[in-house]
Amino acid sequence: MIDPEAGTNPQVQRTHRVMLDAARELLSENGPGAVTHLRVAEASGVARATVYRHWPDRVDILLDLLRGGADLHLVPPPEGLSLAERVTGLLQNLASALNGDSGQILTAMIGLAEWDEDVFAALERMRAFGPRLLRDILAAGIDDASLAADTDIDVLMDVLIGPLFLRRLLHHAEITNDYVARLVTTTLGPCLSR
Amino acid sequence: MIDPEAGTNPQVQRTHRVMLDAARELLSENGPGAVTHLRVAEASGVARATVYRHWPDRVDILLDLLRGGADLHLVPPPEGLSLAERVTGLLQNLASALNGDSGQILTAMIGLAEWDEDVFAALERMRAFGPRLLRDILAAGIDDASLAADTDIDVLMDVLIGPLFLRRLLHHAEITNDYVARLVTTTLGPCLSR
DNA sequence: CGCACATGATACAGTATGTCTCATCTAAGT
DNA sequence: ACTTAGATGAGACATACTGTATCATGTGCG
Repeated sequence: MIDPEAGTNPQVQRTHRVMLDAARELLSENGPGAVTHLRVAEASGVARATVYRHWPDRVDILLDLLRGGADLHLVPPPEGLSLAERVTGLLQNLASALNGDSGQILTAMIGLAEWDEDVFAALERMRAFGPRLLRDILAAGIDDASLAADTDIDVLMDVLIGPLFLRRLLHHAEITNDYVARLVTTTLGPCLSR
Repeated sequence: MIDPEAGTNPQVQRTHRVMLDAARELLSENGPGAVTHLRVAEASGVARATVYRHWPDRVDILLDLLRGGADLHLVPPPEGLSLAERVTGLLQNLASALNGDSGQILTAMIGLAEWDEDVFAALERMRAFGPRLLRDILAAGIDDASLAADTDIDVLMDVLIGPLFLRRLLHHAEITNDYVARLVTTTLGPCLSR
């Protein structure tokens, strides 16, 4: 096992990064089953023993990937816009993340999380940020009366996010901006107080 | 390889069923990675060579499980009910399937489908039935004017189904009848012409 | 009974896994 | 520049898994 205190050692950092890049490509190309110590070693040119030193368990590599590469990089949309515009912006943000590499890593993790509680916990932490942003936007919508006061925010959040995951995970289809626009129109349109 | 013409041989059927039962339990208990020829043989008490004879490739076992156990058993709700009632009935039907073993098999398959096109094709065939039922119900709703004529049916379907998958796959939460009711109220309620 | 064939048991080579040792190399401080 | 701690590379090693083959035994069916 690598000394955790060696986090500042440039040699360690270099090796770690090279291996992790190879692992990410293996995951993307061949799925989570391909992320083994042996294949990471071969793909990165690092000795097999070194891969074991950095991640004693196979799942540790995947958890490291999840930490480093699958955060969805959601940013809060600007304040001045209308509720529908802010929601659309956030969902397009989420959509582009799901369309890219993060979506693939996420898919792998969702499959693993069913049976590995460490992966599940990591996934749990990861998906805490996006929903909070969306909830804030919707709550602000109720405050300034652009949303009806009796709106079921929990369900509305699922209704906005669920279809994106459905399209990505089950249909393997790209989530276009047009789709997000239609989604917001269908779900939010009728709820808006006019 | 087992002679496909031997499908009527009771000895073959018996062995096949015993192995498949063991495979299903392995999948449910330990995930798709645990469904190997060796472990199916050990768990079922069948010789390892026999497992290879029935399914030359590891994925074939999973595809067999997908065929046999993961169909969602959706039934069309009765005609006399209102649109919201029929949609609620169908979604509760889907929810109970997702809550049970089918949901777990489905989760495994979704993870595999990202990288195995055979699994993806099988998944594709499987999820053709449910959406068709829902689409028929919604189309009938437009015909009898209980839904607005300009309703975006494709998106509305995703909006109804997506949250269920989101809850099952990402939250690992049970989908209650109450949740389905709130879902239908939130999404369909405002669309209904009154 | 006798035939066709599925199964059980076992062997086999090839490969993957996990751990270990030791020489070499790198990044620090002296 | 020297020295030292520790990270890496190279490889050995036992064990386990994979895929295939062989042959004796058991089962279903005419």
